[in-house]
Amino acid sequence: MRESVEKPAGAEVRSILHVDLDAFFAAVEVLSDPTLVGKAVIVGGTGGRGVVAAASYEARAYGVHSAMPSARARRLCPHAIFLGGRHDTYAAYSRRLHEVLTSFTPVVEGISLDEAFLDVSSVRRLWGSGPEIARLIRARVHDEVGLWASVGVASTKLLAKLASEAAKPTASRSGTVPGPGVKVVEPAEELGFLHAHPVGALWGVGPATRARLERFGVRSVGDLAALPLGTLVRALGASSGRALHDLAHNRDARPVVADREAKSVGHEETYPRDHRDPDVLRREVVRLSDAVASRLRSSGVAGRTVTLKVRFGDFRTITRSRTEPDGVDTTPAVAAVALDLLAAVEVSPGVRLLGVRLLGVSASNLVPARGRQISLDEVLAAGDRAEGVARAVDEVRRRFGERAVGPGSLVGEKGVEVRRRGDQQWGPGV
DNA sequence: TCTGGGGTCCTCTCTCAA
DNA sequence: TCTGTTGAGAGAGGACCC
Repeated sequence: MRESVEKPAGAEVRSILHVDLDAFFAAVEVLSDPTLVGKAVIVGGTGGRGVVAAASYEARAYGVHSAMPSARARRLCPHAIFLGGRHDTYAAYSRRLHEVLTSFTPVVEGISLDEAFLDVSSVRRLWGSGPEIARLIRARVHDEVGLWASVGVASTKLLAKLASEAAKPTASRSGTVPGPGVKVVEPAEELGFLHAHPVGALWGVGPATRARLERFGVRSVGDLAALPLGTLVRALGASSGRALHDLAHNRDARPVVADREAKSVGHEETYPRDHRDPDVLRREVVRLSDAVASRLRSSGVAGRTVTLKVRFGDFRTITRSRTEPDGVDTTPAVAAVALDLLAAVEVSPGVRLLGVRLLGVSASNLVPARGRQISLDEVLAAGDRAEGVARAVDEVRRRFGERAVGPGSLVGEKGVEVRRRGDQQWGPGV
């Protein structure tokens, strides 16, 4: 039996590109400050509970990698320059990357700020073959954004992603070894390329699944492909088992989907010290609810389900949620549900005994908001109705800044303590 | 020693109605 | 009236991604 994807006669092989900026956040910082060139730069949470978001290749040579606790990174690479990160700046670079990519094809699926898939199958007559487009994109991203990207070219998303990783530079103590920049996986070499990877390279195989697979002696994707489907389904369940079986046999028909709609909006925050005071917790819940409500309104959606997340001092995490008949998108409405959920959690001894390390509020089950964009004069004339007030808050924040207005319970000496996306993306500061 | 934030998806359990 | 079945939806938690 042939293992690769059987293509109907005459069917054209897709040309999928995966574009990934190298050490994105760190590279932006080096671009902004040339004195950082050639140095170990680590971007992430600078406090005791922070993690690494990105590390330059000079820092990676010391074993530092993203998601590593900042404290550990500091021990491994004490001479590194630690930076807190600037979400707005990275978002601006990301928009410029997106502009370059969409100038080649509208079929661009953004995965994160620094990563995207493109399906260039339909624009090959215009721009050339997949590998030619990849080289054009890499050059134009460098010219117009100022950063280097690695690009993978293959017939599926999985292979394109693995290829872009193979195209990246590698870190070593004696200096960064440049990668090819563009890696093309030709149809004839797909299976060999795929099966040589460790099983953890597959989308959906994290530490837990890898540990389960190791019990069957599975270490590489090739090992996984040799496992019967039934064994895999028994080990991982029907959905994951079938999905991984397909991926290991190079069956990946997932399309590149442009403009995916968000399914939830949330904010969460880890505190430098655990909180036990119920008043502080309630105040934090209002603050997080305000941030969520504001983003819901700016996206023109409302959430029917509000979820409260609580992580205790021992890292045990619980979620409590409630679904409302109608969507909510104002601070009072979101906070009312979140505070109810908090009240149910507060009666448990965990809050007092262990303290609360993290709080989160999110909205899901998103529906179109009923509201419409109206002028400041209209909302001021609308009296104190929650929706009118919410629109007024948005307008005042747009004109005078995020901290100009907010719930009365959040007013402090320096104005209103509001939260914005990316304010504390990688953990609490020092 | 520690273990972020913003998400998506899946599985299991429970409840409720037909 | 009682019991069992089934399916949908909600809620909770876990795994995973960048």
